[in-house]
Amino acid sequence: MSGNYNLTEGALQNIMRGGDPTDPIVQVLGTKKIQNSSEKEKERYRLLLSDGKFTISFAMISLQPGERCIPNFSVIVLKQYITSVVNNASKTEQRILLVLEFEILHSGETVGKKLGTPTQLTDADSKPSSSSNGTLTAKTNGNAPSTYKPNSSSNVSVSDGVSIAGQLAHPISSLSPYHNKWVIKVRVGNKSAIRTWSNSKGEGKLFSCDFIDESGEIRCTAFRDLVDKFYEMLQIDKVYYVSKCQLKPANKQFNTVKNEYEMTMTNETVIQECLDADPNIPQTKYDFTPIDKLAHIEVGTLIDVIGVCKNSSELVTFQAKTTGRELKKREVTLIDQTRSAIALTLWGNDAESFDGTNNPVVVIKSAKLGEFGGGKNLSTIASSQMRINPELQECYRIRGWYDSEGVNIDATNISARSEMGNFNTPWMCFKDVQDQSLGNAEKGDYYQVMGTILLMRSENCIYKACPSEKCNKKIVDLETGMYRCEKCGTEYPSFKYRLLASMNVGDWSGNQWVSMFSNEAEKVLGLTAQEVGEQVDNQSQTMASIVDKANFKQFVLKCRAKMETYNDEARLKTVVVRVDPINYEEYNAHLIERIQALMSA
DNA sequence: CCCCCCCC
Repeated sequence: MSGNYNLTEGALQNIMRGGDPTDPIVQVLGTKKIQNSSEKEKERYRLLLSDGKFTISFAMISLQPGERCIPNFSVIVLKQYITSVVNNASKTEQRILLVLEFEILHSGETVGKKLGTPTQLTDADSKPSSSSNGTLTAKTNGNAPSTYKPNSSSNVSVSDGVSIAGQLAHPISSLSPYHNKWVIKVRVGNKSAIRTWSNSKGEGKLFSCDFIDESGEIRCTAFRDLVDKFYEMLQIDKVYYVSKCQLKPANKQFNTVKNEYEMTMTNETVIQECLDADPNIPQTKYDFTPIDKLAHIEVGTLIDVIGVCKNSSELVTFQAKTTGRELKKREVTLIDQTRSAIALTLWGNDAESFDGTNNPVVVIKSAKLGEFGGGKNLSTIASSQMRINPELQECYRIRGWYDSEGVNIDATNISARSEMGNFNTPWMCFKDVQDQSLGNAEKGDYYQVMGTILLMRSENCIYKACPSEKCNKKIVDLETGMYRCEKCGTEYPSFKYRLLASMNVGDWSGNQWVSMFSNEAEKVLGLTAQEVGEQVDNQSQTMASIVDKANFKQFVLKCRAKMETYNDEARLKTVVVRVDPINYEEYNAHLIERIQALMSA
């Protein structure tokens, strides 16, 4: 008897007839691994299950690689399952039970034997009884049932133009290249833009989309004329019946959708919208990474991110250096509850259509993590999916946080550049620089030094520059009230002042001539370039008296040193890329380290 | 059958 273990007698027959009992308790009598052709994420097992009255062998379960299958005689409860009709080798239809979630109630060891005397469920036993021929259910357990009204014919063909809507759907997880008679009922979670290609094998266009159902997800790609046929029809978030696509092993290099297969539309492919959209079919699943964590994740990783648009740039158009293609981008700064911000670069359509007014919540599925100048950034790629203010729990939460708090905070920007990854700039003294013959690296050598300004030159320290934002080129005063920039080839009615300072900096070991541009020179002088220019112009100060105040000030200087040949003479050119006040704690730590190194030498 | 994803 199965008595003590409370097997749900008759449950398997009920399920195979399309019924939907809650938490049925069954016993595992045997397991067999299903051989598969490709390396894959999940391992599939065929199960022999008993409910104490009947046994079925058409049950399947997917497990993580290496996960041990359920031991024989275990008593388990089926928390989530789905049934599906598949074609077997003899081309007849067979209903199978897919176990999606279970719990072991009693270990196989404890039970130790087959419970009761179950008999094999026959085909006749599993056919729906005449009283239940109206509606079949195929669903996960526990939620409101999703019902499907089967077609009048129980053996529906999908190849002859007959409607495929309303059929009992197969789960995505049951699809494989080995049978092609299936219909899936899926939501479109993502749809790419139409892309064209041209290479030695030919040219064409394509788009791809990701289908989702309760059992999993799969990518589907359409080429050439099938793009025209299906691109407009398939819309993100809508539900469709899909059949007759070709399956092949997924190319994991480019496809991050969690399925060992991907599929391609063919001329036989039939897609029909499902109008009584089923809320149980899931939406795109997100696995959001908080922004502060992105600082420590490997570059190149695909990331799901949610953030409030703190600000966004204008649309920028430029030519790609390598391909010559015209590119469009827009920079967006995202901020989240970790009080961190990151730059997100949108490309193409995403960039064009983006509107940052009113600080929308931005959700990106599969953004690519990048790095620039020591800071991290995110970038959309072809398979990224952006949503603005989506109806998600996380979206409401971050909206509330931003409106009440985030709007006012000064976030840590993990995209902040430090010219060269600030963190690892080695401390040196000028004698080290000399001894180590620095400056031969392609991009120059970087170091930081605690230095004293010994002499700042007043000659040619300030100049009138092109007023356009990016251009700092010296401008020609046409003496007509207009100024001409040779670089931009434009005449402007105004100019801006810029500093280009040359100074001799010393430390305990030596000295070095260095140059610095406006941003750094302003910190040294304690005046903006504009203020310097005006004071000299209105003669309230001379340039000499302004630079004199800089002498003998001390700073931490981050320097880039590079050997350059000048009139056949090699000399070390040093640019101060960053000026900071002295952080004594950090500088002392460096000195202590240096002393200890000397003592142990 | 694509699979480049760009720039500072």
